[in-house]
Amino acid sequence: MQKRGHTADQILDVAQALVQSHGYNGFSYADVAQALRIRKPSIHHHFPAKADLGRALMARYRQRFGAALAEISASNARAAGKLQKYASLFRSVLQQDNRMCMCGMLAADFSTLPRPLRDSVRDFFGDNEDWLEGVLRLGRADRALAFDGPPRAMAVRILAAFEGAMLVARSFEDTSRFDTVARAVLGELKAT
Amino acid sequence: MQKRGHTADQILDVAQALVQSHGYNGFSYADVAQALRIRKPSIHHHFPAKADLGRALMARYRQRFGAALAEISASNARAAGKLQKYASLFRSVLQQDNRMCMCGMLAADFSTLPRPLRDSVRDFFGDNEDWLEGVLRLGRADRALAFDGPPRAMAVRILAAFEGAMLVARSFEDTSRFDTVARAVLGELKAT
DNA sequence: GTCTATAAGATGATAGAC
DNA sequence: GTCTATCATCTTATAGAC
Repeated sequence: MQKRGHTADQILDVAQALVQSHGYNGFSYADVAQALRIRKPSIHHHFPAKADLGRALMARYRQRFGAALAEISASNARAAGKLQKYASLFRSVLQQDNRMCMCGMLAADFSTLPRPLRDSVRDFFGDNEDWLEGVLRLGRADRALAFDGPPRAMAVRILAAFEGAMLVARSFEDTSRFDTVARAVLGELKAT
Repeated sequence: MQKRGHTADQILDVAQALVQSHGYNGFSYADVAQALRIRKPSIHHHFPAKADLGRALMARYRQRFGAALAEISASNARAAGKLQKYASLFRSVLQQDNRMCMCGMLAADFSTLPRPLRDSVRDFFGDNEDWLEGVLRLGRADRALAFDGPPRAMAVRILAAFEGAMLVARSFEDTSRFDTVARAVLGELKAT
């Protein structure tokens, strides 16, 4: 874990926001430079090529997201509560300027991404499904949750529902649309 | 319904495929020209600005999608069968070169789209939800389908699940991931 | 309806001064 | 670590010949 300068972090902050709202092909070094009131070459100094910036973006995002999931896991919430916290991770992203989940956005841009970035996006989704599967499995073992079929299948469904709900909600510029879907999906997992 | 020349249709075909795989900001007039082995100004002749091409693309897409939904409605399939046919509409898009639903893609690109295109994307989703709501309402009235809550809420959930399943499946380059989600979602609607 | 020629601006990137 | 200057290339778009 190497220490990064203040500017590099600011660049990542701005670039992430831009990716989440405009997509990987929808932002440029000029956009980042303007937002930070520095010049383009300063950005190249920290991230020589756009692919480098993309890789750093994903590395930080996955690390942070992983930490957020670990924090939820460590909390003393029960299974249903953990799933609700998971949902609010997505919700809070959407509420911030109608942003999309960064990996959902990159999944849309998938065919135009450099190979390492593609792998990272896939792994992110895999990590999410792994985590969800674990919560679902334990929740059902505890009789705190009830659902049919393998926990993995339900994990895949929940991730798909949340990503899709974000995507559609974006076009209505209406965060409550996400809430409606999330509540319904998680509501069906309640043990009887 | 005005007749369009052969070239204009070919341009729309290529542009649609490009939008569905690379996004609105991920393709250029040069890409379309190269695919059709014509020159860029020929494309400008049919669609002066990219926004014009975008509008024509959405108009045709919505018209075709609407016709497909009408055909399913007119079929003598029962409610569950209609929903399965609806799912296979999405599935067949994904299977073709790992393409995304055009409107799902444009929802990702939403913040960078010209205003008329944004409205069109929103309306497309609205039309889908309207259609699904109708099938769900009738299906439940017939006791062919069973689910809790208002038909509209379930319609919103199904659309979100399908869009999200496509998006995630894309990054795994695995169409069967979509099938798994679609089967599970529709399976839960079966009347007991 | 298609072409050649052309243009203004954006984009990703580098060299080299400070 | 940031800047000025510069670059080749791409992108959207227009003028005007055929």
